[in-house]
Amino acid sequence: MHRPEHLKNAGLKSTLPRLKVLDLFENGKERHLSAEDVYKQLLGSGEDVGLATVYRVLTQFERAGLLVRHHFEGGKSVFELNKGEHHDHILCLQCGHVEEFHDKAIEARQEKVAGELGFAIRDHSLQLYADCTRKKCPHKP
Amino acid sequence: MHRPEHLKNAGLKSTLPRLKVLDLFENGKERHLSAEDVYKQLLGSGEDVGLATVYRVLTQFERAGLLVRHHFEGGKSVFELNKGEHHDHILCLQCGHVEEFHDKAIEARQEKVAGELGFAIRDHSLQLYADCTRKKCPHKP
DNA sequence: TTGCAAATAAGAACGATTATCATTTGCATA
DNA sequence: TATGCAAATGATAATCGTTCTTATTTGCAA
Ligand SMILES: [Mn+2]
Ligand SMILES: [Mn+2]
Ligand SMILES: [Zn+2]
Ligand SMILES: [Zn+2]
Repeated sequence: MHRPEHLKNAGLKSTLPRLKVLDLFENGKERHLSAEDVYKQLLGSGEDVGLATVYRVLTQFERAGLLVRHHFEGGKSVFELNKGEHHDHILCLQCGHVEEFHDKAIEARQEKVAGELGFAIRDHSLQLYADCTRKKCPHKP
Repeated sequence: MHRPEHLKNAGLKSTLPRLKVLDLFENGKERHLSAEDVYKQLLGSGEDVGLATVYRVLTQFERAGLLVRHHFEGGKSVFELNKGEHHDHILCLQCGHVEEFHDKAIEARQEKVAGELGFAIRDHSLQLYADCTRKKCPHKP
């Protein structure tokens, strides 16, 4: 999917740490990763990156539009590949599972409400914290 | 409005720092305050409280249901008096002004979306980051 | 190849928050 | 009203996620 050229196009040198981080997001198991997640996974696969580099690269990728940053509860930033289209999240309070959704009606109402109050929305953040009932949930009720 | 009895009812001793903090939320200018806001305002009015106490009291009030905590962008928790009814927020990116709103349609759609995905919502967080056009905005375009 | 700006790794520094602990205080009881 | 003591406080250390600093390394254009 992504290749060294993509970094170039984003105005970023194609360096080993950057390629490794990008690869994690493209080919890794989980879609939503914190800086610590990325750092530990890289260490785990024998890669030798510094934590500071991980933070720097994540921020650069965000600025370049390759990644999107979220502020879920828990105090740490979470990143994911930028799919181009906006979506919101449901987070399972038991197992941590993250589900994505997009609801046109919600998005439209947000615009309406803001407009009526004299605001022009630039960005928004919506998270639903919930209990899931999916089969694989390790905390199934 | 609130009195020492309210603290008692919440299982909290009526102490000076607690009364001062509560008073700030009830009679202060601003409705949404961070721990630092509370601390500085108390210092400013000659009260001698420790920052650690402010943090402790805010958390206790939250647990007791007197305050509600929000995680707006910016990294610090923001608290407000618990009005009993849920609402969401619009935050002006220029002047920091915070507006409250409640939209039944949005709330209903959230339930619907979650239900269809096999989730039962326990809590949610919605913030609109926007540019405001109110008269008093010090950064009016 | 070489040169050099850009990127890195390690660790210090940072801001928000929590933990520790000796001292003080609210308040129930005598 | 005086006393006892658990609970609360305030100073400060510690923690956690993140950013900054700086000496060293690296990508890459010439
Ligand atoms: Mn997502
Ligand atoms: Mn509010
Ligand atoms: Zn949305
Ligand atoms: Zn809501």
